[in-house]
Amino acid sequence: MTTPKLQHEIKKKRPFESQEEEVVLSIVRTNDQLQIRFARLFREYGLTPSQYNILRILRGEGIPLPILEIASRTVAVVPGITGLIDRLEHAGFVNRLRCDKDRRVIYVALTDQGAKTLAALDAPLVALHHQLLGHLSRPELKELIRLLEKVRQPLSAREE
Amino acid sequence: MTTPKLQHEIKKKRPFESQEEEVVLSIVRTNDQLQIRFARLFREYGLTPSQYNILRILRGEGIPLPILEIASRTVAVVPGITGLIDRLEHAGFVNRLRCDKDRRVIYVALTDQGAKTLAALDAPLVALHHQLLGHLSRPELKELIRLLEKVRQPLSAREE
DNA sequence: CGGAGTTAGTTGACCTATAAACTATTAACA
DNA sequence: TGTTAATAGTTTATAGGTCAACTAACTCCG
Repeated sequence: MTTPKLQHEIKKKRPFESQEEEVVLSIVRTNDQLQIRFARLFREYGLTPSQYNILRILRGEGIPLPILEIASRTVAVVPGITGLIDRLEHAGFVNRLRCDKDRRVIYVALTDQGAKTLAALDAPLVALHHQLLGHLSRPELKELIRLLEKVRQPLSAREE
Repeated sequence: MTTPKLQHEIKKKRPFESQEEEVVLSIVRTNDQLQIRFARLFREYGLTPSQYNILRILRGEGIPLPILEIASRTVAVVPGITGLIDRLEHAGFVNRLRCDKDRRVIYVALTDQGAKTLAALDAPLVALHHQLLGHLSRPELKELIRLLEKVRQPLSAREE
């Protein structure tokens, strides 16, 4: 049995405790490396991954959303959203609108500039996805999606 | 006031641009959900995931390591390590030792307290790994490892 | 020797994430 | 009606990650 490649990648001396451990580290490491590439692209457009994520949610819905509604669709925790929206607003990508019916609620709306920036990112993003994953076959992509879904299955029940 | 018209034009609630995009989101999501569980466990022992990671590297090697050597084995970037080591040192998990041969180099050594904390975490960690991934079969775990490795393959090469 | 470049590590500025405590508004109900 | 509970969102403190710029120490080479 040859030593696993990940073990070599991270210069790990001892073998993995279990295959479960190796899977977790594989996921973490793969995620980190992918994130680096996307963060780089987003930065060219003045956005961070978290900020892009929020803009995407707003575009996907098509209408302004309350802050807590946005929070519920991300992994981000509520207090983090405040600052995130602050910076997006300051940069001109979104507006805050107070709700008249319930004055506690604050809607967040995509601005034209926000929409334009998102649109400008569409093509480069598709290209980057292809660049990063184009070397996997369709069945491999499908199987990867299925396996990751299976990993998440018991998690999403209790967490999200 | 932004025009809601543009928002409607842009609104597209399509599922995914491509299978590549779905894979990326799957990885990100799975990683997030796993991280939450591990972070929770580490916190009970006064550690964050990044801090635990560094302690593990030190234990794995068995001898003190220079800061840059530690950095090279993590995704963390060099300046981030400084603060990480600061906090680990302040909490008594590691020591800094200046090298006599080359006075630029600073070795980081695991303390007894650090080693004990790591040891205390071993069993709970194995249990958590099993809890989180025990529902996948051995062949599934193996295939997941293989596919994630294939995803990373072109990345690690170009990432300096 | 001595200046140029290299390497090890730190600092500072900014962004994100977490938990806990807080303000303001609305709902519940006795 | 008035007190209390719940909800929406912000603030604060601490940790982490990123980049750019910096200091200190070492190496190369003329």
